Amino acid sequence: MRYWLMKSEPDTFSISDLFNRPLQTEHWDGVRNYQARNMMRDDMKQGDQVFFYHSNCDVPGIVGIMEVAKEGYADFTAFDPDDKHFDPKSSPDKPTWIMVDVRFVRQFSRTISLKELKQYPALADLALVRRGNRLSIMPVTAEQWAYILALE
DNA sequence: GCCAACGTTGGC
DNA sequence: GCCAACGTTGGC
Repeated sequence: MRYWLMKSEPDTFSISDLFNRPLQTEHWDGVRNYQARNMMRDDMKQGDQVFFYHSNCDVPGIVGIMEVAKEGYADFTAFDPDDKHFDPKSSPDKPTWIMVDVRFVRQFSRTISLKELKQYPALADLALVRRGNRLSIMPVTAEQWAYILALE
């Protein structure tokens, strides 16, 4: 099993929104970055554990855990001309963009902030804390995962 | 709201 | 295939 971190702006979709979805499950649509797409398409497997990260907000940080509920399939929002993430180059026959379904696992008792995560030498290699990182989906090693869990 | 970092686009 | 221009991300 692998570990991941996925970012979302809480104004758009927060961990509470995920909690309140039917079956506490939602598709992770709108990713329009090839590196992130490839990870969802090739590497994310059912049952993989994922940190839910709130970005672009008062206290950016990890707020809880979800799991992969359904492996990569076509991101249908790319087919909808009225959707913010519409991409005319993507078609149902040959979808450019891929998404997975995620299911709520639990919310942390506190936000483990980016500021805090940056303080620990053990997490220096975490893509999230590396300079200029803008990937919205990134792998987390088993060691990093355990270390972060212990911070809660 | 600013701006650094970085990905993408398109002219050549 | 290079690279300047442009758009987006996301912390601050």
